Amino acid sequence: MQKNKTTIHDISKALNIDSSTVSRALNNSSRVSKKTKEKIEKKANELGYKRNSLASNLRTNKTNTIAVIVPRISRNFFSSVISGIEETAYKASYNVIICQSLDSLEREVKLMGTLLANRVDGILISISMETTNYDHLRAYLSHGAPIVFFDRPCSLDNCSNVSIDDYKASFEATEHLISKKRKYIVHLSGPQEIELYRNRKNGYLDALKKHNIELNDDYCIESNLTEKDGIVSAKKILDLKNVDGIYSANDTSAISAIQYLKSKGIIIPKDIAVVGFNNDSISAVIEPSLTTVNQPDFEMGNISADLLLEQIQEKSTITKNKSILLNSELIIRNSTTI
Amino acid sequence: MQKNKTTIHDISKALNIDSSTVSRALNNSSRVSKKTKEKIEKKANELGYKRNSLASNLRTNKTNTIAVIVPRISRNFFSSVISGIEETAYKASYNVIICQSLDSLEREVKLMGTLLANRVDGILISISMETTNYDHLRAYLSHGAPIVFFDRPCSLDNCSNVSIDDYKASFEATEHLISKKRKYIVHLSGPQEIELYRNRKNGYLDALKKHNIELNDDYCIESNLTEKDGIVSAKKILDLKNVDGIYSANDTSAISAIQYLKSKGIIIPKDIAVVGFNNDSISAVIEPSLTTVNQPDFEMGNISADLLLEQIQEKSTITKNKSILLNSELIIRNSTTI
DNA sequence: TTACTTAATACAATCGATTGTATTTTTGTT
DNA sequence: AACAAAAATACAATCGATTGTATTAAGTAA
Repeated sequence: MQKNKTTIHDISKALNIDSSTVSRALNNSSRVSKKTKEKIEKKANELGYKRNSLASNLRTNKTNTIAVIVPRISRNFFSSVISGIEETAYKASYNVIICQSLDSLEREVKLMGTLLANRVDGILISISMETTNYDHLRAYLSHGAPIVFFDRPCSLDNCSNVSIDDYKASFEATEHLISKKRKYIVHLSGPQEIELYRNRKNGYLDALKKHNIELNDDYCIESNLTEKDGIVSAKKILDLKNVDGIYSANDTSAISAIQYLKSKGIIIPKDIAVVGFNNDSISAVIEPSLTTVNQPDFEMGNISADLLLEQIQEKSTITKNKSILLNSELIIRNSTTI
Repeated sequence: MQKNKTTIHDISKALNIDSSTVSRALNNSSRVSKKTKEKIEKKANELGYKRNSLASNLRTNKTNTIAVIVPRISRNFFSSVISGIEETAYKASYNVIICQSLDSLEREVKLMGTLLANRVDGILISISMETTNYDHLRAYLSHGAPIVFFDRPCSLDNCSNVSIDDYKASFEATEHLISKKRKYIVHLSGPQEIELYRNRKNGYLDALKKHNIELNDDYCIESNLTEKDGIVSAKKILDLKNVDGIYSANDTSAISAIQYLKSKGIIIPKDIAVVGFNNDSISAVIEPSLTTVNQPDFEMGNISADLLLEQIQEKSTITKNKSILLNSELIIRNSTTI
């Protein structure tokens, strides 16, 4: 099968009509008569013509494409955000390119590079866990295209952020455990270089303070919150003896900790009540089902994409610096219900 | 922040060197002296130059980009295949664009259109459930770029397929239930227009035949295998009375069926043993954990990408028509262990 | 130094589409 | 029928990079 390389020039020659008219016809310009439009469209179909976006985008300096970078597409939360983004983008007839950084800064840098080279009109990103240097983001911004951060906030000039109110959600989650008469509550926290995890930790601490529960440094166990980390943390918790509650900054860790604790004869929630964060789909089906914080993922995608498109289409120099905090909700399940 | 629009011509002017030399220098051509290369690279950095791939790709008629279309990125199986694809592609310095069809033909058609317009060098696709007409795929092929089908096979001229041996996997899964003394085994099957689900059904039927178990039309419940479908199917199973085994063509349906049956007092696996398909991550943590078929997802991604890249780089007219069947493995868990 | 090969750089066309301006054709009015 | 206004179409430059060919500079041998 030989390559079909029909261009507007082929149509132009075949019909003896200038290529500029062909281009305008295919773009449904009012400057071309209905009759010739029809003739051109017919011939275009006949020749199997398909616009070359590379040429078009080069000329117009616009790709009608935005990109999303997430740590992992397999995580439920992220794939839902992506669906929200796609919905909003497609309505505005923008294409969406999905990328995963695998939480590696190196990959994130490389991705930003190719996205810039390909001149995507804007980027939505939940930065990797390793991202503490923002040069690659600045390089992209310096070319005039906007970035919107979601889920993991990032303070860069002229960039908007969309995330949930982690502090508040954390505060409530912790208070929920307290309301269940828990006094020795461990917090499984994430890397403190990341704003989000700092906020979650602060919510936890302040809730304890409010209820006059003594703070104990040993009760904050910091890790990357992977499945393995959950097990390591669970072991530490057993060493601490009298722990009766766990509030984990994500479900992954909470769940693997629960599995380990169960295997050691601990009864959840009687001995230790557990609250997670994220509402991963697994959290509803494990035994006991996990009390967790549900984030408005799909909505977050909608809103982030809206913000980005607004900035892309913005001609004036309106402030590009919004921070939107969405409300989350605590879903109470059996891991905290006696 | 105004747009940084440095081009090779800006570098060319700044150094009074022809743009062709600048281009060659940035591509590390041997036709440029080391000294001027260094001068050019320095100036490029100074001006924040970043190659415009649109222009480059237009000229070279190559994008160094391949695309993957899957029904849903959130499904564990697909996200693992994608990781495999990315690994292989990145080694060959190709970019990967990830797309999801949401199992909608309409979206798939639209996606193929924009991918063609953007001249991606090749496409890896697991076709949507609704895809029975292949015109959009042929349109893409007619432009000379290759397509490789994975997971869900599709017989189109000059296209390769990579999938698991569904028939064999199904046969073994069914025999496993038979070995557990099950005689009344229901099969939750998918849309029979899709080859994969036909293969799975045939494996099931032939296993029953081999063991002289009477076939019963009512025992094949066809659906789209969603979570809801699983519940509907479970209700039908209760109506059938004496069912003692279920072999579902995916985990999603198997799991929701299990949940429903449990809520109705059925004990898994004592009353009904269940086998799923896919090894979704949930399947390991639900109670009881689900016996299921594990597919070599990551490997499938590697192999598919290899095949595609081979075809892209192929100059001659070698046959482009391989069909690769990978072996799967039955993971035995508690849903079939008494 | 001269002739000659090789290295380094410059010139100019091209990829496929878009778009401002110029030209031709059509329409409508008197 | 003549002419202006409006509609339709053609011309030509452009987006940013690549690449075959031509030209100049440098290096080498006799």
